Amino acid sequence: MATPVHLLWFRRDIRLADHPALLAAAADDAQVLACYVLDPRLATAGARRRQFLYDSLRELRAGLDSRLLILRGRPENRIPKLAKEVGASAVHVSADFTPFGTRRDDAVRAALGDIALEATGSPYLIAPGRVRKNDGTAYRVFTPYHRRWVEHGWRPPAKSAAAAARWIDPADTGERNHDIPDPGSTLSIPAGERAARTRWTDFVEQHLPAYADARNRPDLDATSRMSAYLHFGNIHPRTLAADLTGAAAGPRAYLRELAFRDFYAAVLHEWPRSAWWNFNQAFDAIEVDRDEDAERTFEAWKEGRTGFPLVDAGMRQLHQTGFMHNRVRMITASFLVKDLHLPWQWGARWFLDQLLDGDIASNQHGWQWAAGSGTDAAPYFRVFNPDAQRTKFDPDGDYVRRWVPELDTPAYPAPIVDHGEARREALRRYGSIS
DNA sequence: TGCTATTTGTA
DNA sequence: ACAAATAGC
Repeated sequence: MATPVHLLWFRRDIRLADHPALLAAAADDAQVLACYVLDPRLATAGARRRQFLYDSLRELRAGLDSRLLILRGRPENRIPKLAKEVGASAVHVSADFTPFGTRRDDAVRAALGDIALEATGSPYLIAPGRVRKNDGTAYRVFTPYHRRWVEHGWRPPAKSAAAAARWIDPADTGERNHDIPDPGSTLSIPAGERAARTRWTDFVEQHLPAYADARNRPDLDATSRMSAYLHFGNIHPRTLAADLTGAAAGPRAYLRELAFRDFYAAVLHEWPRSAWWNFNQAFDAIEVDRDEDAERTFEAWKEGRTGFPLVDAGMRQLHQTGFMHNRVRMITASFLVKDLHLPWQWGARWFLDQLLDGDIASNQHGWQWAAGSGTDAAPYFRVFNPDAQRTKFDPDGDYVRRWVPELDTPAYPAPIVDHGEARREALRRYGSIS
């Protein structure tokens, strides 16, 4: 009897190690055709993020000795057609829980008919929906979620299967193998599985012990910068968690950040509308500015010329590198919402466009946290003071000087708002719903 | 995972 | 006279 043929459809799991769906696809001595679908709808993603994706795909293809088929088009058209052509009995994927991914996979499953779409593993330590309150409903507050998350636990990394699998050469199929695009964007960190592992090993050795406190300091190189690798699945969080054992403060603080990532994915999965609408609908009643003045201040914010040095430093770091330190993300977000009184969705859209790690769950819920409208929301009366934050977290001014070199010259703009007044105005507007 | 004004504590 | 703690936004 002939051995089965399986498709392994890569999405946000662009790696060969610790890959449960790859294991499942290669089981039963199956022949495996690895593929990726370039979806025209993703052309709207920021240029740098597409570059990161394409570089990751090039590395994956090399790791498979070129046995990776690149298709172009809508997955619900391309995947079923390919599966039928090669006589596949199943299409294997890592589960995707985002609103876009869920809709896409439903369409593919429907078009596949009798061929199974087998989802194995997720991009998270614990998949959305698995950590729930005793009454079966989803958590809306992080702290109790975190407690239950730690109790629940997770599997160890999956064993390696790529070398032993029987990969099908795309040239033996009738399909055209498309080129992987190269937009020519410059990346501040190299993409791919090898770079992810190298970066993680260096971080564990050099920065993890001091991470609990140093992670809040944008002037130090104290964070892991693993976010983009996690977003594209160049590495699985389980691989990271395996190095986060023990009770020391550093590993525990890092694990908590991974729990936040799982939490926001779970919340978005439960409440897909919260991607672009207030999680707490009471905030729909708050007045936000959308006029021409608002457009102008929004431009100043995007370009890093608000006259608030830490805000401008962060926005310039974002625009120039596709990355922003997390503490500074909170400060720039608070500034947009509570000093400029703009809709958080404007800022969230810009971050998604600019960030290499732009992730619908973490980004949108991070923004809602800043706006006070999200889960576990910061009480509305918390308004970051950009200058106080600067003193606390960039004490020597190294971060600000790096990104705003003209700081002490006449070329640097005056503050576009009075923080004290803007704060009082925010409290007035927010007060209307309390 | 705030900020600020005010009160309280210490010398 | 100033730091530390506290309350209310």
